[in-house]
Amino acid sequence: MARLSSDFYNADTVRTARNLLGKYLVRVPDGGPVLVGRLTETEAYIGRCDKACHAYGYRRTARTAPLFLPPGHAYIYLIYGMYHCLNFVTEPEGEPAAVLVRGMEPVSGDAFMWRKRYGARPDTPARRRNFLNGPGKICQALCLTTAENGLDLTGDTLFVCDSPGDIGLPPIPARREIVRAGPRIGIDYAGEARDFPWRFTLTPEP
DNA sequence: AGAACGATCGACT
DNA sequence: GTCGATCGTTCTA
Repeated sequence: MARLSSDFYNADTVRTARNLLGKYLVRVPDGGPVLVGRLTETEAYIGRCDKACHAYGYRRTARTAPLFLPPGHAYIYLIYGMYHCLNFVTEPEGEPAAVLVRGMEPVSGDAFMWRKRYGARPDTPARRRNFLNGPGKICQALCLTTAENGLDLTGDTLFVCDSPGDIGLPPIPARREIVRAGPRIGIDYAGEARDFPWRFTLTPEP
């Protein structure tokens, strides 16, 4: 199956965060169906120069070790004791940097993902709106925990591809959309990096 | 050994 | 808008 190669991730992190918008994240959980989402929100984190990055100043610890893997690996960590965040490692090996996945729209495996997010609770407009619009929600829906930390994104259980056809799904009609850049969420502690416009969203054209 | 904190979420006023 | 949950990581000593 066609998927983005490590070359795609071996690139400038901010550009890669933008380039990931509209692409298809594919996850095959153990014993589960193929889960697919179209990426709509990402953020860039760069250890070399970004106080918000866990590997700021090339800080290398047990937690940040995956950020030093070659580009095209997953960096997944526990946040606030209860949620997980998924990142794609970017830049040439040795430059610790990654793109955080913050939002996507469901494409395939909706029922499975819904059960992971909400159990048996009924479908409501509010739950529909808040289905996959946050990093913790995405990991919950995709069965991603620290057990998947360090996964190779050229493998078969977690990867990104350009179009639904790459994984045997019907095409999705094009819509008019715009990319917006803005400051990242939840990093007010990060000094000047707080204002870096490294958050990207894909939204319907007004 | 102990303490502080966090790239969040959902419930609630 | 506010607030608490919950625990691994990190730093200090």
